Amino acid sequence: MPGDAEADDLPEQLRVRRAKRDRVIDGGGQAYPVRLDRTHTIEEIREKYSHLEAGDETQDVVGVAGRVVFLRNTGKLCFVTLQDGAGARLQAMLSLAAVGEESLTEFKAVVDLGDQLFVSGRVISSRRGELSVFADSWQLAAKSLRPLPVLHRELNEESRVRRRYVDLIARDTARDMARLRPAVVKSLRANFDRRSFIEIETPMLQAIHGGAAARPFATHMNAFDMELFLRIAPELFLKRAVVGGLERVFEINRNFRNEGADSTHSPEFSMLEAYEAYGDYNTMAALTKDLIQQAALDVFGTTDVTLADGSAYELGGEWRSITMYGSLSEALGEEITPRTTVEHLLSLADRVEISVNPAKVSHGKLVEELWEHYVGDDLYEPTFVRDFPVETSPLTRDHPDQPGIVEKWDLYVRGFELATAYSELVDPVIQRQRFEAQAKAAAAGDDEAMALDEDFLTAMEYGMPPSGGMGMGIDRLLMALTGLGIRETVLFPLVKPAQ
RNA sequence: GCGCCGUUAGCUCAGUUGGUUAGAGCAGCUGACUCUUAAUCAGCGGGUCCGGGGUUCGAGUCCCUGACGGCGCACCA
Repeated sequence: MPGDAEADDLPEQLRVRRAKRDRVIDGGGQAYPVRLDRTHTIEEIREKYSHLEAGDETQDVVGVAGRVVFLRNTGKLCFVTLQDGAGARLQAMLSLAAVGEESLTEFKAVVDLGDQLFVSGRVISSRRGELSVFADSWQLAAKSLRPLPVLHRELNEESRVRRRYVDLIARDTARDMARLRPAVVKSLRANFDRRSFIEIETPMLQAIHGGAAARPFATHMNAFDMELFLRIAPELFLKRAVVGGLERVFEINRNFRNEGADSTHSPEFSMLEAYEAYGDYNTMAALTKDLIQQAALDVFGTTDVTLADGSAYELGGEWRSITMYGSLSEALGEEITPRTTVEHLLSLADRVEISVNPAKVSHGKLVEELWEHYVGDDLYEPTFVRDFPVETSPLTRDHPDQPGIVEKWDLYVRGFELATAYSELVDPVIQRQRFEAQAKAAAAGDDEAMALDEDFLTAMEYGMPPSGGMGMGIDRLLMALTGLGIRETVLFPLVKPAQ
């Protein structure tokens, strides 16, 4: 309990609410009762009594509870609108005749916007046709000590993220998003289950971070006195599982990357990875398209989705497929191949002021940078971009008849990369060479190069079946389905402490 | 990491060229009203103008600095 001096420092509205809490308790009542006889959810009442017409009254007595989001006192009759967790609303009416003078006076004295309130009474439809509970008694379910924000104006973006609990009370989109994510993940899991994929859990704490090009978060384990990394990808463990005979596996879990945050990147993000023995990047493309289209069908009932800005986005049907070298050559008006020299690519990059970290300059890096500039930035409809340069894809199998190219695709949706897949490299000798090239890059200053994972190579030496593998960001899938920014799709995104 | 913009009441915001006592809507408090639904009517409170420093007779306003946020660039999925 704060002392009086402390309480005096509080803004008026907070003091007033604390005083009301005290009034209830001092009067022998409960501001935070242990349990209440709720008989129906608000949603249930709305469904069961949707047939009532203006002025209809039933004799059915119900107990309902919810947050007070509207409050009106017209003297001897009070109206209060309760909202439940999913946003469903129901009006309660408290009349002098039904609840009595003492109870009504107390109601006016202690109930505020934002309180959790329980009412018991008959279900009726008001004269104006509003479905209501005509209360014969009421009780606080939980006194709110803080005023609600104005419900008719949007909270500013920072407040929404910092106090998501308030955002969830105030904003439909926030509530919908919180429920959309689990619905999408459920759809993905069900789809994998139908295909006989099993979900496994692989380490989040790893002694050697690998499976992606990214800077990791480092931590320390006291018992072993060793440095550990939060994983940047589950790839190398999922492949170990495939070696061991778990031929169709997937994992949906968090990855951590110690890099900048913006509207499409979060330091921790949910990742789906899937591996299929005897599959390849073509089977992965078919799988990925179905996962996304089925998710849209499951959550929206259509693949023609409506984005946050009201625009339509068509996810259905077949998706466009282009190759990286082919589309870049076309955009440039000159043929670019895996044999195009670094010098020439540098001059092309220079022409459009693309600069590449000197530690990372390579044919592959330059081709990807040029491609993003000339082609990637303009991709809007769902598009598979196939066949990448080998240097930037150390875990990917070579294209059988195009030297320097690997069997990898990126899926672009609305201009951002939503998923990627490979025909997995399974030759342990070539894999070792690729890791050694990464080690050289690291020595040259590439702080995102992969470390050599000896145990992973040992696993590969036991023989991994030819396989396809795919990764898709769950947050990005939600962005693709809704048109919202990543911080809207994550319930509690990382924010710097406000001080 | 760099650049630009922002931070004012519980919430959303306005605040002129540096000049009297910093405003509005909602919310709050007091009163009236038995069908309100961003009710209406009468009245009243509420401010560390993000923190620190400076210029000035005088700073919400100008300068320096720090924190946090947004956007753009860089890096990445």
